[in-house]
Amino acid sequence: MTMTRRERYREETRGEAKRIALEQLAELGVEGVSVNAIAKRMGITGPALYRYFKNREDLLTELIRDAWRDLAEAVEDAAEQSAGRPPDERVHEFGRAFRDWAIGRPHRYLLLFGTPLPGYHAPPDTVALAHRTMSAFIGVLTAARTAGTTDRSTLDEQLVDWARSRGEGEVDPAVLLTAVRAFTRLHGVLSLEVSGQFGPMGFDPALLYRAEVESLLAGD
Amino acid sequence: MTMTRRERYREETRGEAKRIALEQLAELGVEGVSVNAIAKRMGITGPALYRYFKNREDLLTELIRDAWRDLAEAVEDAAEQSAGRPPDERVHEFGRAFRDWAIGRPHRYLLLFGTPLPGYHAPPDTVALAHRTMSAFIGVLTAARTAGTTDRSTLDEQLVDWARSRGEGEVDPAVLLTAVRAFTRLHGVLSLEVSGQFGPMGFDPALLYRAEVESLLAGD
DNA sequence: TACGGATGTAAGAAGTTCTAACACAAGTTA
DNA sequence: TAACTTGTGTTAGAACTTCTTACATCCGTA
Repeated sequence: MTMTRRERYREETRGEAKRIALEQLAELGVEGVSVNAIAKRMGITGPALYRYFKNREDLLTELIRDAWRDLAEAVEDAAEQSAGRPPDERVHEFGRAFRDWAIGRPHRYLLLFGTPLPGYHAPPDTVALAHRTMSAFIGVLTAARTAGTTDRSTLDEQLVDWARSRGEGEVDPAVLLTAVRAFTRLHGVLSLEVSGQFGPMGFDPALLYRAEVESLLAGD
Repeated sequence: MTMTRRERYREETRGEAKRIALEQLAELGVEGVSVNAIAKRMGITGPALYRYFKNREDLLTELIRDAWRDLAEAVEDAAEQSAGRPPDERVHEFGRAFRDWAIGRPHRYLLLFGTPLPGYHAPPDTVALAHRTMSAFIGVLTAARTAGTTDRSTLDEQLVDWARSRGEGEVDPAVLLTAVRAFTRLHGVLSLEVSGQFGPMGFDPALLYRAEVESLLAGD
């Protein structure tokens, strides 16, 4: 793990560029992330940055990778720290961690769950990174009360296949369905909130979010 | 409403520009919509298009306006055509119309519900246009079975205020909550599906969508 | 028919990403 | 220590972008 002098400097430079990119992302959105502008703020010329990132998309991919990792750590923390507590509380804790992360860094949340970048194709490792969050969710939900789902059929099979392929082991399809379903519900609220769609409606999205968490604990 | 020859020609030109913009949107995403490229494909020079649209953002706003209007018409159609049928069926029909619209034009759906444009602020009339869809939803849900919601408190008040301010009249807060809640759930599925987030999971999002529609008919 | 506004042009400023060619410094090896 | 390699920066420039300005021309309407 020992890095040479040069490697350390290189990582330092990449880090600085990414930090500035995140600021631009927050201020101007994804379109506003400019290689040239980042370089200028670092005190170097534009083309110099191409020594550190293959191109603009490569830099953005790095941002996405970091975001997935960051989110995974946040929810995994919540899952670990609530270990042993009642299942329902754990689900609440997970929901809270997820929401806090999203609301605290809306632009990064949108980078993951918003409109996909034009010709962007996620590298395999980011898919794996993304799965960590879902995996933590499944873990928390396993012990929670599982609602009696009416139709255990095609969807169930597909979900079990998916979980197996991701090394999740043999999980009850009902848990998987609940996980995916719950996740889309939480995302539904967060996505609209972070995009400002609730703005003109003038109510507190946190209450809606809470209602959703409670409804899925009540068993759908 | 009679238009002079010139006005007709003007509308024709604007329409052509918007059609090409939509193609670019579908192929290259929002970033790929280029005033210059549109002009080139129309056989005129770039600056000429500035006679028809104040700037690029103005053109995009027009696209958003059209999309809201189009979506509203789609769901209003579904609501009208199912008038008189059992409430549950009507909710299903609404859900189907909403989904069909989204899946049929993913890029336009993302234009409305995806990542908001950088410095973009929605003009008031688009907000009103957006509300038409929600209004149709509320209408369909009014007759459907209303789930017993546990907490009728702050959220209820806020929702009632909102409905009143939008000229929705006096609506049962429970219906409003169900409407907003249901909408966010449907959006949760559609948003992830249209963004391709379900891709690597290899299951049919339509089944998940259906499950969500059914769950909210079952009363949460 | 003659006028005036609507529609187009070319030129250019200020950006963008990204490549190519070159200079220099810093680390590695003979 | 000297020589070589590699990493890091530079400037120049191509090919784009949005958008403004100034000028020409067409065409509908009065």
